[in-house]
Amino acid sequence: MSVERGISATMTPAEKTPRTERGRKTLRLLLDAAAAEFGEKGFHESSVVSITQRAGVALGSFYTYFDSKDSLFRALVRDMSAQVRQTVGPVIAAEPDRLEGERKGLNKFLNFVREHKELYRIIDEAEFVDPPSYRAHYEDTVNGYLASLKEAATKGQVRDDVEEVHAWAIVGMNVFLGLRFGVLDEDRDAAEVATIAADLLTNGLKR
Amino acid sequence: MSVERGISATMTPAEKTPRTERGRKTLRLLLDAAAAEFGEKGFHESSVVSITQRAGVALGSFYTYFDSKDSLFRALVRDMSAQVRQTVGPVIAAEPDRLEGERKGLNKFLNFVREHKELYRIIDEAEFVDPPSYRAHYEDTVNGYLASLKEAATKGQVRDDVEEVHAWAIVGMNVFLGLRFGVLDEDRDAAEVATIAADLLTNGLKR
DNA sequence: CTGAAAGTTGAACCATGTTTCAACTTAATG
DNA sequence: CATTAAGTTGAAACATGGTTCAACTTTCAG
Repeated sequence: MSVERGISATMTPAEKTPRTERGRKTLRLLLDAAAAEFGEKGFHESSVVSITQRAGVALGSFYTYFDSKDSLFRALVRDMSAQVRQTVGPVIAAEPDRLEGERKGLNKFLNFVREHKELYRIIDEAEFVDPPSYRAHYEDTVNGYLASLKEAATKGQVRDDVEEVHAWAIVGMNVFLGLRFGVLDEDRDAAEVATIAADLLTNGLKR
Repeated sequence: MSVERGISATMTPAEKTPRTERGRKTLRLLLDAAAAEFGEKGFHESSVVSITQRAGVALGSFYTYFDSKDSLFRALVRDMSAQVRQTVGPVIAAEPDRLEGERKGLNKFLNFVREHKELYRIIDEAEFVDPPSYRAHYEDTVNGYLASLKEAATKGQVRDDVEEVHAWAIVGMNVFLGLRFGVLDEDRDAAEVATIAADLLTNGLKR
């Protein structure tokens, strides 16, 4: 009798991970093709056939690495979610002043989005294809934000009543600015947008 | 030779609008069933068969009123988009002070979302099913916001450099607060959330 | 070298679900 | 009433595309 462990939805079954160099190469090909395909067409308009064609790989090979189209998508969401935080987080952290860090972080985020327009489509579609990942993405992002804000509060750099509501508000602000000035249009200078937004966030709307 | 006008994507063809009371009743049944179905399952998991069953109507009747599943969805998006603005807009406008209006408006919005959880799924999914409507929804919302902020600026109620970046930031903030405190969870008092957010927006994050 | 394990292939299978249509019923008109 | 228009019905046609599988090729350990 084998003593197997359960496999949670977020793990890749061991028997599907490539053993050889050749295998890792094919897996990479599939992931890149999928990011491009999902970004362009969205989940439902994308097909496994088309993804494998884009990757230059046979249809059947897909199922060597993924259990299903859904499982590929889940892998991609987790990957992109981590990528954003790893890109923006350090920029904020590196800045001694939190409010100035906010400006730099948003600037970085806007530029990241412009280079990775597929980000929004993939994260947004997770709301429908894989709700737990969607929720996890924003909760992780907000929690990181909140921790860093509280840290800044102890240093007297921001108001000291910062809490979850503030963190969600700020993340929402940034996400929408990314949507408008990163994805939908690039008609404004990213640095300028970041400066205006950071000033609003710092001083508020009152005269 | 008939002199027909072109039919844009946002119009319902005349031959599909009901002529009798009975017809209007069936159309209403279908729209309500669709809102419920799309809200629960999302566009792609929803089926026309299931929507007609929910409405208690035969499959074929669906095509008496809509050209396709897509066209039904488009109709619904436009409807909900208008509904939000018509619900929140007046609350903001009624308040003499714009910043206080902001608090009241957000409070109203949070409560609206709690009563209409299907709103987010339907609007969000428009990004994939009907991108023009998605874009239009946010542009309309932001433009309304921007106009009202500029108006308030002339009265000296808010900073007088308000511009598009501010409007997108505020809308994003509100959308995310609605997501977190309206849709994902209701663990906080709506009025309290609105007060905290309005204070952040008014005075900013600085100490 | 050689055998076993890993990886590749694409036709065929299969499930799902949209749309059409011709027969039928109900409502409106004069 | 009689006639036509409006509305209803659900089986069947049709399209799409995810998944399986058995034959085949490549890689790698011993």
